[in-house]
Amino acid sequence: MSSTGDCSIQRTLDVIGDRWTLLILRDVFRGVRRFSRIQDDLGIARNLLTDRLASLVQAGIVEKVPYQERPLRHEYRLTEKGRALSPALLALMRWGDAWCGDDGAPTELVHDDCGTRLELQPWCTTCNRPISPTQISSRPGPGRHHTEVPADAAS
Amino acid sequence: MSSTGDCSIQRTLDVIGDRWTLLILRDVFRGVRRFSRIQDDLGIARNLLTDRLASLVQAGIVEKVPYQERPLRHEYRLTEKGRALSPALLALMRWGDAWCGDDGAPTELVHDDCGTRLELQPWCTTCNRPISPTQISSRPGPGRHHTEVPADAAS
DNA sequence: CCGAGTCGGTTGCTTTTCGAAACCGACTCG
DNA sequence: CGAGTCGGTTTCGAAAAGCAACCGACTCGG
Repeated sequence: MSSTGDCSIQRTLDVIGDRWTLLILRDVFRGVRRFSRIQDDLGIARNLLTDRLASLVQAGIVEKVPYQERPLRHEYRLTEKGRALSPALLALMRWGDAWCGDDGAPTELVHDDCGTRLELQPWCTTCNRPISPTQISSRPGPGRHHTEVPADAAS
Repeated sequence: MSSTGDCSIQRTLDVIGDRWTLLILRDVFRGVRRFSRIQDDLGIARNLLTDRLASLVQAGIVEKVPYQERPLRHEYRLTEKGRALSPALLALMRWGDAWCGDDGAPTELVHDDCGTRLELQPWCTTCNRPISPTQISSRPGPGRHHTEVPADAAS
């Protein structure tokens, strides 16, 4: 449908780019894994929660694990793929924290060892050091245009 | 409305957690700044584009800058606040790239200097080194519960 | 055994939002 | 003058969200 279905962002948003999905995932990350708990926490309509969870399961981001039988009941756990979203969630959180804080109680992300709030840094595994946004390029595919992505050089 | 309006993720998603908004921002990041260009690229309905852009402007994420007068016309540029979203966009891109790639042409993010694809690493500015997801905690506010966020320890 | 309660849904219906297309004003160009 | 471009706005049918009521499978207390 869209002309940019080849982009990673597009594909990502097809899976989690919905009003509730990231919120649900945040809850699961935080250990809120049960249907009712999530529903209470988010105030999402139950039918929506049912099918957001179903698509997350189908996408392989969470999985349904029984936590009791007789009444057989399941909870939702992150898979490897789901856990891989942590940097993204972290980054969004950091941003909201930094730029949308107005009611005085931002969620802080801290390093356990020293209690410092943390940043998300692009990291080059070859040079083994952090790199600045201006040193990042994207290549949308083999042989395509070489577009600067996150720097927004012109201003 | 929602019980978790105090959370950074919540606030973030209130602003950009819509099906199109991040896609629009991706375009603006890539230098696609004009109404028609964005519309062509995304295939979004024009009325929606109009009001997504309007809310982005209102949120202070992009700004309307005239690029000509007589027909006075504007383009949309990222503000500081908008540019700050780059790590989040990057993280989402990386994830889609790593986990949703199926049509062979993933968008690669590379370090200019050495051409390596990059990771996003939580970075502790005090210890001045990268830290692993298991060393991260979140505190949703002063005096609240101390919940592990991205580690998902149980499995 | 009965009645109330919990959990994880499903069903049905109303309201909001989306999406496609047509229309528009201000201008330029030939 | 007529056609074209750009950045919208309007209209309207279709899809999705939201709300509340209902349900099945069980547990627990009495």
